[in-house]
Amino acid sequence: MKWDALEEEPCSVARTIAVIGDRWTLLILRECFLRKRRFEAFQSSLGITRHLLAARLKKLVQFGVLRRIPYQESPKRYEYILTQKGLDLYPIMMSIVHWGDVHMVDARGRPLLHEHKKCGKMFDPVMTCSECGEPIEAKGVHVHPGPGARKIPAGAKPDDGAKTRKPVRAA
Amino acid sequence: MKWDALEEEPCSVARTIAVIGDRWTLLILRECFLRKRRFEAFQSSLGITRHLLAARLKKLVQFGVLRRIPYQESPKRYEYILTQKGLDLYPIMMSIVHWGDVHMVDARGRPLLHEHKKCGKMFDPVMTCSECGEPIEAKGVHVHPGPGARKIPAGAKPDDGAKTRKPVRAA
DNA sequence: ACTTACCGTTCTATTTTAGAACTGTCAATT
DNA sequence: AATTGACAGTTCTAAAATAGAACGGTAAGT
Repeated sequence: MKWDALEEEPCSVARTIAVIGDRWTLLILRECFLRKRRFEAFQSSLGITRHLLAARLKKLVQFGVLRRIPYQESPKRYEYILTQKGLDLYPIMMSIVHWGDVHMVDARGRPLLHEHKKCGKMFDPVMTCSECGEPIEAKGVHVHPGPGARKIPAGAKPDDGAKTRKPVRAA
Repeated sequence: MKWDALEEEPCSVARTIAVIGDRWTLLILRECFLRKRRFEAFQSSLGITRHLLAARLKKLVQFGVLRRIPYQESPKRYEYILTQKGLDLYPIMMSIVHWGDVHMVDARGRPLLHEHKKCGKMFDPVMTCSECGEPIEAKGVHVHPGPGARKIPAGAKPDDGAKTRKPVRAA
């Protein structure tokens, strides 16, 4: 599959993956959330090749996740900072951190602790329902087709995706 | 960077990315959360090459995200179902869906709607603080080194990662 | 004059992925 | 009895992405 194809899918997972679904992008964004802003800072703390870093930053700018802002003239230098769209990735980042904290830590414990400034305590992120405020879990959720869903041909059975749908179009 | 190197990082983002940080894995998991369980079902709805699908499933089983369970003898056939560790990826999946819903939808609107069975309403996921229950945003969080953090050499300045730390070890 | 900081670009070698075909078992159909 | 189709992979070659190292250019510091 080509990357461009992912963006076109009628699926929010696929379209998000088109932006953040590779090894390096999420690590770059981690650095952004840790207040890193410059090419050298990203490169040296990640060990990413300069070539790829340049490509990824360009892509993130094109997607509107980062903004490229000059911080000096001659030679022209730019910083990369998160846009609101980029800041909105925070729940994804925190979910990832939390899963790693729970399932992938070694004996020494978690590498980072997070303090909620508002209440002053170290916290874990909890995903809750916007309507009732209760925590969400996979089994407590029902999925319905929305207005942007693929039209399913009349008479198609729930499981015949193999025959009636084109590939990579599940949701 | 090699994939194996990611697992070893003292960073929960890197270690989680070692599991889910590629194009296909999250799409496979999307299918899992949509109750798909079999090789053919994954392959036909995603359009992933059979070769890669086999490799990804094996990897997810090795990481304990999926369990491979026989559902018939002769020929021996297996289903892939989410373990608890896999089910715990749900907040990541929902965060990704939500970001896509907000920032990547086309004019037709979101492809899927989610109903919270408990309260019966269509909802969006909201990330909240486990301690006070308030919503979390990037700017409202302070980060502290935890017990599993890399030891920072005495005298190192906050920004000299380039010189005193090895690559890919930021957190 | 020489070194360092910074932000990239360019090049070749290696690794990953795409795409298609093939293997093998068994059930159902002709 | 022979053929077809469902299913779960494996194997092959070509194309694409990534690694790794070197290079380019501006400017400041020593």
